[in-house]
Amino acid sequence: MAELLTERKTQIAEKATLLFKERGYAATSMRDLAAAIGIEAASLYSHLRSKEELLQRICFGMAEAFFTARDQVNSLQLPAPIKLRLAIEKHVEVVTNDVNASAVFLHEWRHLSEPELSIFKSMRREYEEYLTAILQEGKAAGQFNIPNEKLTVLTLLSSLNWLYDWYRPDGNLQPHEIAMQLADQVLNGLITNK
Amino acid sequence: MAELLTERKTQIAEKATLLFKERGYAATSMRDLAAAIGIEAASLYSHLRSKEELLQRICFGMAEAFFTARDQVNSLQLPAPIKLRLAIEKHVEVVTNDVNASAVFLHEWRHLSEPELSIFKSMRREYEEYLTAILQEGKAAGQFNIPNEKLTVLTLLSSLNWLYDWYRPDGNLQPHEIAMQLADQVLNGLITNK
DNA sequence: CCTACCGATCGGTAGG
DNA sequence: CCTACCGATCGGTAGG
Repeated sequence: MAELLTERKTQIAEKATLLFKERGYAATSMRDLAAAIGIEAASLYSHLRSKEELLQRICFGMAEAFFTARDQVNSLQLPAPIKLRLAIEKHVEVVTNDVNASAVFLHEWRHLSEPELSIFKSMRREYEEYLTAILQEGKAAGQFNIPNEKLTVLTLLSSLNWLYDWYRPDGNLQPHEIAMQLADQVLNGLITNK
Repeated sequence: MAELLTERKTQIAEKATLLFKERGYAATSMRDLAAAIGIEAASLYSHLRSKEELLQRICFGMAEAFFTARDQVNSLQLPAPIKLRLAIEKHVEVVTNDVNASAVFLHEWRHLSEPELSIFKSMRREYEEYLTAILQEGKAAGQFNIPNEKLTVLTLLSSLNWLYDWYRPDGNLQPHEIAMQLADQVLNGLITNK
């Protein structure tokens, strides 16, 4: 009995994530979600309190996954270029592990209400600062050529984040291979023979 | 009289672009838009036929700007690395020229209905193919090291497109300087001393 | 998990 | 550009 309830909750969460990704949060109605599952809209409310609760779970669940990745990277003492490679690999793992949730996390967070919205923004800033610190480390050690760290970190993040739109779990590239190619591109650039 | 009407239409278009960017298309009501301008919602309809018409103008206006940039780049015979630099510069110019419209173009196009939706998608594909062709050119000439062109072109585009979120017209970096730094980063990577 | 329903709000129209 | 309004749909609740 408890298991069935949990299964239903999981089903609702997954379908909501998919619909929020495909149509956007605001354009997805609870009736859409209920119909996709095969129940009435009102029945959803025995499993959740509000539509926004679904969005909150997705956004903060992803944020947690990114923080776990960060903590793993920061637990090691590594030279900046190697550390950046590892950070890229871990980030790619998080994104490819749930591309639907990643898409919602990236595009729909602005529909959060306060105080969740402010909390979310500060968490995102914290993650940017973690990557910026690696860049600064490598710059200070003369390993990185970075005129503007803010520009570089946002470029890096956007490069990593569009993966949700492109990655296919059944494609021929594994997350690890993707991460390696992305890291090579970021670290060495496109020009051959240096 | 005709001038006043045109001014009002421009004002509506600009305010709609701003609101669509900030709240998203679906979450912006015509009453929101009217209130932001200082008229009644019903009055909007003497200047436009539908809410979606506003979205269409933004999306296809930006698409046109990107195609103009592409045609300028393609009118010149240049080695791939130089051509890519120019393509980056022109792309940055288009994005920084209207950051609000760029944001809507990038995130809200999925709310277009058919047939506009399919037309939009094919235009975007066309632009990706233009950039891919430059990458292939440089790869064939042994100038670029690119294991996977699809991954590289999407990484490149995402790097360029997040500018709308970061660029400030009154900031200390001019579009040209931003483009140069981005091009350096893409072509040479972060690692120093090659 | 359902039926029945609430008040609010939506895009858009009629008629001036 | 306004008042007045349309039918449709929204998130959510009551009560079973």
